[in-house]
Amino acid sequence: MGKSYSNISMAIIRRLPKYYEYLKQLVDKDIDRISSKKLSTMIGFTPSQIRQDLNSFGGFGQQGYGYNVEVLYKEIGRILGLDQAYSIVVVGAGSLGQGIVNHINFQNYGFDLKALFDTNPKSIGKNIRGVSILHVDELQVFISKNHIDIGVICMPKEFAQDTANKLVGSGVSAIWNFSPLDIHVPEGIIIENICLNNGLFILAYLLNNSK
Amino acid sequence: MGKSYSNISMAIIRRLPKYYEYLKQLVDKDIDRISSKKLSTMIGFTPSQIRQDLNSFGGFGQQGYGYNVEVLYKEIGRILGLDQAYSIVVVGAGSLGQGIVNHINFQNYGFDLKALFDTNPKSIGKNIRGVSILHVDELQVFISKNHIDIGVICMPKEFAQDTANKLVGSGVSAIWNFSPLDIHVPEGIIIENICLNNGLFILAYLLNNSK
DNA sequence: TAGATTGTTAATCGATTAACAATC
DNA sequence: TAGATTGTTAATCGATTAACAATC
Repeated sequence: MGKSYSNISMAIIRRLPKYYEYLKQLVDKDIDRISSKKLSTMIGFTPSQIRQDLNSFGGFGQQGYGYNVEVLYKEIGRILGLDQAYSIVVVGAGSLGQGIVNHINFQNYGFDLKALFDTNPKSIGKNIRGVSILHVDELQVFISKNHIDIGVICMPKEFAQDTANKLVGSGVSAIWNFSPLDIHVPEGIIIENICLNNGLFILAYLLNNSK
Repeated sequence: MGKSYSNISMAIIRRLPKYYEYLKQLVDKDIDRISSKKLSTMIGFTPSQIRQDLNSFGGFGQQGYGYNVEVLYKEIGRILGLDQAYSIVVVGAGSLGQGIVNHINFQNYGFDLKALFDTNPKSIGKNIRGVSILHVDELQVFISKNHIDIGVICMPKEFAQDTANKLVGSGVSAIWNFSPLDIHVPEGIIIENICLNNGLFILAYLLNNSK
């Protein structure tokens, strides 16, 4: 069990994966120390911000030296909760669902993909990376029998909110929604709405409005 | 050609697609007027923020009435630049590349997918939604011959930066990168790095640290 | 020791919210 | 007209940056 943090702003939390990403690169290069100044040139945040961010979780550095890369990498992993295991189901095993399962190395980060669900009879019974595709009708029973932390929604937008309701109703704590409409969940349930279209719209804006 | 905006903060710009999404829902429901207050309950921003955001692009509302849904929807589309056409190539036609192409309705928003590129001989020559998969070796010549605005990178992370260099070198103005490592581009080139893993890490954090 | 670099407080900057006059 | 709601300014809040004493 890791320590629990509160009162940390979402602005900081959303930067943590970025620290984790760049520290991994340093670990892989066998670099054993890094200063906020050098990290700044890699990652693009100011040295001041880096020290503020890291210090809000505890003093991981050492004056005159900087940060030990290995230690900091592990600490941030622990802060993110990546030292624990999470079980996942993916609902919607179409092109996007399969793309995500193949793209994200769930196992690598302690995320345990338990099953995929779909309605297409052609897909049921097949498996993706060794994980079975079951019929959506079995979703609620499956979740009731297996503790599931995270439900990933890759269903067409018409069924996304209904799928979320089923997931939450069966006891899932967090939802990662890839359908293009926001999903609404009760208080206490964690929701991350990822609308891929939005990134494209921002690019269109910037293409027209960058000097 | 739409008007060009500057000095608009990225905080506001990143909210525009969300306005666009909810206004589309209102259009589809044949609702013809909306107040900042009612929109606030749907979208979750404060009425004050909504009025500030919209007003930074011009006064689209009317005192005592609110906003005309149809007009506002079209205006935001125009601000985002969705009244114009953009040509796109997707580099990497593996599981994620195909997932994205199938998931995002490019045509629907004026984005014209010109080609996909891959190295896998089994994929070359096939087509996804009517768009051909070509060999990556043809990428630079293809871009030189066809004006391409946006390059989408779905290649394995080892080849992502190199692919970006080729895209930029051949004249692409914007890059949408789905590989899990940040890509760096020269000044003036637009880059949107989407690291899907990061969303999962945030969920892990919130699962441990939500009260 | 001298140099480097953190942790941390104070100053600044920017974004959000509140308030209200204008007006439909 | 009275009520509703914008556009817009002012106040607040939060996040970022600067500065520097502490110390390795």
